[in-house]
Amino acid sequence: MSQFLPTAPYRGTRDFLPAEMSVRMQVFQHLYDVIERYGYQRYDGPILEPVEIYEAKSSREIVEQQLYTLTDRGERRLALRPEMTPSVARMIAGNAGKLQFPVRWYSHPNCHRYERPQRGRVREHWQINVDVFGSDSAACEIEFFELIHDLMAAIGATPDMWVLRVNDRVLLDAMLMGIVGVAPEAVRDVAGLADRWEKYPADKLAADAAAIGLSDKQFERLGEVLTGGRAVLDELPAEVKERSKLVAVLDTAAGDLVRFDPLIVRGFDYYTSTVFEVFDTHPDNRRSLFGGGRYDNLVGLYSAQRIPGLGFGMGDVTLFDFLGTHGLLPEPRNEIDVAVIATDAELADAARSVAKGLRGAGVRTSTPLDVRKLGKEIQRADKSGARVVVIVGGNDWAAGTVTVRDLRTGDQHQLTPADVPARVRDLLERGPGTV
RNA sequence: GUGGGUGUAGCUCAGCUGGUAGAGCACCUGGUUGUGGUCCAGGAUGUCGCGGGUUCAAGUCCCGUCACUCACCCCA
Repeated sequence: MSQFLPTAPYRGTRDFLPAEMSVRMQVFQHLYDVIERYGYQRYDGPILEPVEIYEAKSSREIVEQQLYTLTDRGERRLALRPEMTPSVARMIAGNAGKLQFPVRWYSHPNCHRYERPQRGRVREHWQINVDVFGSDSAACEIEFFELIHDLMAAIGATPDMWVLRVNDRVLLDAMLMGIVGVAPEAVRDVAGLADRWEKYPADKLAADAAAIGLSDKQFERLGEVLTGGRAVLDELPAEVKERSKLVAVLDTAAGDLVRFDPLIVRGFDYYTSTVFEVFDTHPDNRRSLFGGGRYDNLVGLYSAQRIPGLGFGMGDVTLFDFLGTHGLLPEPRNEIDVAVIATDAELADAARSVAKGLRGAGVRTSTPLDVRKLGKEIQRADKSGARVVVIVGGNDWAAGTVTVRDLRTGDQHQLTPADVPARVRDLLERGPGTV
């Protein structure tokens, strides 16, 4: 029997120590900046939601196997949110009267799913959600695709590292029913087959197709349609293409931002038209990074109003796998820029007054909390990433000066305390950035 | 839910066919009085994931369990 409680975080959740937190913050700050530059406003909501909002529209697997649920003291059934979309749809519906549409919102919630942890998959992740509500225009899609390109560029990704694959469920349904001849009631099963197309060997796909009820000829045709890229569009009737948001996009200059790919399906039931997914192209990490789509009816859960939406979710786990694979993770920020060290306990007040002046100039500054040898404190300051130490010594202080030492070059100068902030800022700005 | 791999100091790991634990890095102290990164000397640290079994003796073998990890299933 162990005497102590475990220090490891609960399975599938992660602690973020300062170094890791710094890396996360830097990456996410770049993403927030881009999203806000497009005019999206940040919102937030509760981590607990009534379980019914997921039972209505999310996939069955999420509700039956992956939801963290609890019952409160009033016998209300609640769930830790597994995703943000039902919550934001609830907020939009509840406030529709006072909102000016179209609404552009984003958030960065933590979401929970009870899963077996593995690469790219944990039980709590942090997902950036971007949504636009209240417009049927294909301009929404175009805006998203441009935004995604800017997001990827902002984290240092070059276009060869990833690909934005898009499809449209309107087109997919028409392909399956009109070209392959799938019965309406089998469309969902065949779409699922398309979703697995790249992961399964041909014989397993053929067996699944047969189980669904496709003939050999239909299966062959399905393969041609799914893997033939844009060619299939020529076979679809004009009426179908007019209903598709995506076709309108492909005809514009924004068509170059995406690759039309009938294999993109996505699992959520609420997507009704455009669906898209960003994939890593690196051979070590060939997987989906994030994705989203258009959902015309989700707000309808909460009110009679029809408010179409388009959104995507970008989880931190897959995103950081991508950054790590491509060597794009930033360095953690240093702890401090400057340490002000007193050589003697009696000089602690003097050191604090110098530190105060530096902080007033916006410089991140600390002073030792315990008295130790000067050399040890300089070493500690160096390991903390400080570029400069200010030494407050007895003789200097009596003469009205302190010593400013550049830890890179070893140069030091005697300055009056009043001159320290400006001089230190000058030193910090000179060398290579500390990020 | 299914299958594989791994669990030894803070970290990375070594411990061959069973005989009651080691290295490197990191950490702490010192090499005299107010100056780091090098060097030298010294030091602290582990119930060898947990529980049970076999044995005179188990980190080392067997069983169970938990955790981590990879893949499958599924999926934002």
